[in-house]
Amino acid sequence: MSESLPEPLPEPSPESFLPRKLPRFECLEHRARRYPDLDAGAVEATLMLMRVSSDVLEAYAAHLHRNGTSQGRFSILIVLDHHADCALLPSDLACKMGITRATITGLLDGLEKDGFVERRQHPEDRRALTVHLTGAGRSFLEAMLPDHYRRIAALMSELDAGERRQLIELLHKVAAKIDAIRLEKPAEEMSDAQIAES
Amino acid sequence: MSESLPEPLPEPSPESFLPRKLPRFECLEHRARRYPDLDAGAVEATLMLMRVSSDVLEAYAAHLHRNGTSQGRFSILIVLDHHADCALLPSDLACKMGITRATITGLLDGLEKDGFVERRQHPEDRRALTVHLTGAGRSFLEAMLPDHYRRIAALMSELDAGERRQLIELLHKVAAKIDAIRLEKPAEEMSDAQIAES
DNA sequence: ACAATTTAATTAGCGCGCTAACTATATGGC
DNA sequence: GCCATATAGTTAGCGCGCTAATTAAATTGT
Repeated sequence: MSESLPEPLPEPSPESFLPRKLPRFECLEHRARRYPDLDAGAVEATLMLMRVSSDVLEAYAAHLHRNGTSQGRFSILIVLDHHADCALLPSDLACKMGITRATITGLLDGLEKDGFVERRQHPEDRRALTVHLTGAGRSFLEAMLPDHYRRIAALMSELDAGERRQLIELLHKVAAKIDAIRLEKPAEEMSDAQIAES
Repeated sequence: MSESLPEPLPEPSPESFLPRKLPRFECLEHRARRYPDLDAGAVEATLMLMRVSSDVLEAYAAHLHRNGTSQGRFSILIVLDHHADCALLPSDLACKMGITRATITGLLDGLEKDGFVERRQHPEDRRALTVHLTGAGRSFLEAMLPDHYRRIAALMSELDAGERRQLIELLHKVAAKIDAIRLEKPAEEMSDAQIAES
C-alpha cells in the first residue's frame, strides 16, 4: 500500500515473462502514471498470479484432454476413490469440489456414459442417489495417478521446501483479502469523505 | 523434490484454509502415504495456488457481473483504451489477451450490442476490421477503473513490497515448469532407462 | 498472371462453470 | 394427518473458453 513504483518499472512487454499466452490482466501496468489508485506492484503481482495459475490450469487440462478426460471428471474420480467407503451423494461431491449440483449432474452423465461411475438408489432417501466408481473407473484412475503426482512434483521442482512454505504463506495473505475483490465497495483506501459518511 | 512429509501434515480439512469453496484439486494430500510419486509439499502448494487464484477470479467475476460485464469484455475495453491510437484488429486483441479470435468475435458481439465498441472497415485490408471504443465504452471504462485499481491494491495489501517481489519470483519458478504439466511425458524424475535412451 | 498458400473474421458446436426453475421426496409444525 | 418448507437431483439456458470448418481477401511462387 505504501510504496509505488520503487523501481522505474521493468517496462511491461509481458510477453517475455512467460512462454505462452498473456492472460487478460495483461495491459494494466502501463497505466501506472495515469491512475492515482493504481499500485503498480500490486498489479504486477496480481497479473503474475493470474497468468501462472491460468497457464497451469490450461496445461493440465491439455494433459487430461489427451487422456480423454477433464478437470471436473478427473476430480470426481479422485474424490470418489478417496471416499470409496462413504457412498457419496452427488450433492456431497458438489460440496467437496466447490461446484454446483447442476454441474455435478453433467459431469456424472459423462462419467456414467464412459462407464467409470454408476448411480445407485439411495437405500433410505428416495430423492437421493449414491455415486460409485466402477472397476473401469478405478483402473483408469490408478493408471493416471502416478503420472499425475509426478507432474505436480515436477511443477514445484524448482522450489525447495522453504520456498513452498513461503508461497503458501503469501497466497494465504492474498486469500485473506479476496472479499475486497468481491464486495460491493472495497473497504481499503477509503477517502476521508467515505470515512466521514460511514 | 527432496523432502516429503516434513511435518505430520496439517491434516487436510481444506475447508478451514479459505473462506469459501474448495476447488477441484482438493482431496489429494490425503493420499500421501499411498503413492510413492506423491510429493505432499508439492501437492499442497499446487492446491493452494489453484484455490487462491480461482477464488480471486471468481470474486472478480462477481464484481464485474454486478456491473453488467465480464472478465473478457472488460479486458477488451482496457486493451482498446490503452491502444487507443493503434486501430487494433480483432486478431491483435486475441493475441494480446491470449485467447482465440473466435472468442474475440463473441466478446465483440456483446460489446457492440452494448454500444461500447464499434467495428470499422480496415482502410487497406478488406479482410480485416479495426475495433474502437465508443464514447459510451470509454465512459464506462473510466467509471470502472479507479475502483478496479483500488480492488487490486486491496487484494495485495497484506503483502509488503518485498513479499510481492517474492511472490512474483516464486511464481516465475513455477511457470518455468509448466511444460512438465502439459507434455506427453513429464521430464522430471526420469528413470535410468529413460536417461539412457535420451 | 494465376494457382497455391496464408491470413482475417466468422460460424457451429463442445466443455464445464453458473443461475433459475422444476419434480419428487422428506421433514417439521400445527 | 396435512400443509409449508427444505432438500436431492435434474433441466434449460447463459457465458466464455476452445477447435474445426468456412468464406473472403491478400500474398507468394513460378
